[in-house]
Amino acid sequence: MPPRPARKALNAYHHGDLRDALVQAALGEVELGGPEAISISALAKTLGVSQPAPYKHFADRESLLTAVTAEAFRQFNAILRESIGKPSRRSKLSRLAQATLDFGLRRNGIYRLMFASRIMACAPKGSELHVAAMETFELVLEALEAPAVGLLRERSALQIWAALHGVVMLAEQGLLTGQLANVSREELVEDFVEQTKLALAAAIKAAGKNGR
Amino acid sequence: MPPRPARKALNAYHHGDLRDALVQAALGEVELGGPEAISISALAKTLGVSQPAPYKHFADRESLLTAVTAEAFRQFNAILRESIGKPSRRSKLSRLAQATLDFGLRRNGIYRLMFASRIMACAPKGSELHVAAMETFELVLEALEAPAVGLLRERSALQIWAALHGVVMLAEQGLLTGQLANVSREELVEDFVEQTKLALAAAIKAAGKNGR
DNA sequence: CTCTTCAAGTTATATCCTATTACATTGTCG
DNA sequence: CGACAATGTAATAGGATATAACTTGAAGAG
Repeated sequence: MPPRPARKALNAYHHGDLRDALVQAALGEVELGGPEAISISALAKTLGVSQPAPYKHFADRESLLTAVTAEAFRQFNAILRESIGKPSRRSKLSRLAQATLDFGLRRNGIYRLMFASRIMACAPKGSELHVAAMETFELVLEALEAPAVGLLRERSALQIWAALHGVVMLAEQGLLTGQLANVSREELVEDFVEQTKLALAAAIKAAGKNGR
Repeated sequence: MPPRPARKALNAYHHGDLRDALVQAALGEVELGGPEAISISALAKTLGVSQPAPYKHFADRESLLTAVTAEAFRQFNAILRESIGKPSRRSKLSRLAQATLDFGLRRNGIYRLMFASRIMACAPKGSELHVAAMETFELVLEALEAPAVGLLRERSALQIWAALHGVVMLAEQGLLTGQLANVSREELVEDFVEQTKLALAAAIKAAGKNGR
């Protein structure tokens, strides 16, 4: 499973696992200051290696960002998977939605890297990054506990997923004002979850009638 | 109304309206390459002034980006206002939604600057930028042709607005795959518009019952 | 009408970041 | 053991942000 065997520190000269250390350190920077906060030279200094050392592992800044984004998606997927895994009286969809909201607000810099930067738009289909992102969508599909299949199911997943993104973005930018400011984000998201469930149930019912 | 009187070119030495020229040129760059494509020195060269000249009008790169974002919001608001203004057999909400989708996909760099960059999160309430962004939300409220008021209305506006953002972001990143790839974005958005209308109508009905 | 002043340019320069090139060190494998 | 590949370093070029000190010209006061 692990493509890179995570070697130990070799000695003073060779770092041992600079690639991974760069990705992890960069994740920390992004969490604080967003994608633009990543500086190759600053990371090198932090990790105690020379400034050009990172270029042995990443062709350029963009490559590093891509790797960081993929790692972020893997961490995010793990969180989502855990959220829908454990038993609870609340629905899977509700738990996934709340986990997404929480991640989006608390780790907003990383969230922006994943969903709002140029990086993703450049990821070719089949790349490490694109695969990780698709897996996220699979988890949303899985969280939809309804017997719908195919396009109907995908459309519902998109609906709740899109609304979640929107709430995270707007909340982060201080655009939830007026009376909305007095409603907790959790409540808003729960509202959308219910709406999606209702809409999906209605659609299934309608399809059933047409079918027989 | 115009705070800056848009002076003419004065002579070879003084540009005349460098501030506005910078904002407009920057908008062009952002449209192509996103927020990170803006370079003060490149803009200066394009406009035929010395590299430090822009600093007479903007304290730093961030200030310029803020002004550009505010201008982008004003242009966007004008487009939305026009979309819901002209008479049509389609609903105002539908027209506003399609206009947003169109803007988000065709001018994605600017869209990212407006809704997905760090800039907005730093805009203090009452600033030129925040005001322009709030006006956008007002337009969404206006497009909701339903007698709902207060929180109910705001919640519906947020729902459709959030979903729109989500579709734009996911579409731009190539995350609309599977059977969703075969459905036009316009159709998807129309779906969400209908959903929002239905939900709002149901909520109004419920509130009416409770009320009397 | 001239003189002063000030906004808006300029040149020169410091600092930081990316990226490349050439060289050094070390683990591995024949 | 010796060659090689992987992974470091040092030196350096080039471009960007930002500041400081100087220059130009428009515009108002006397």
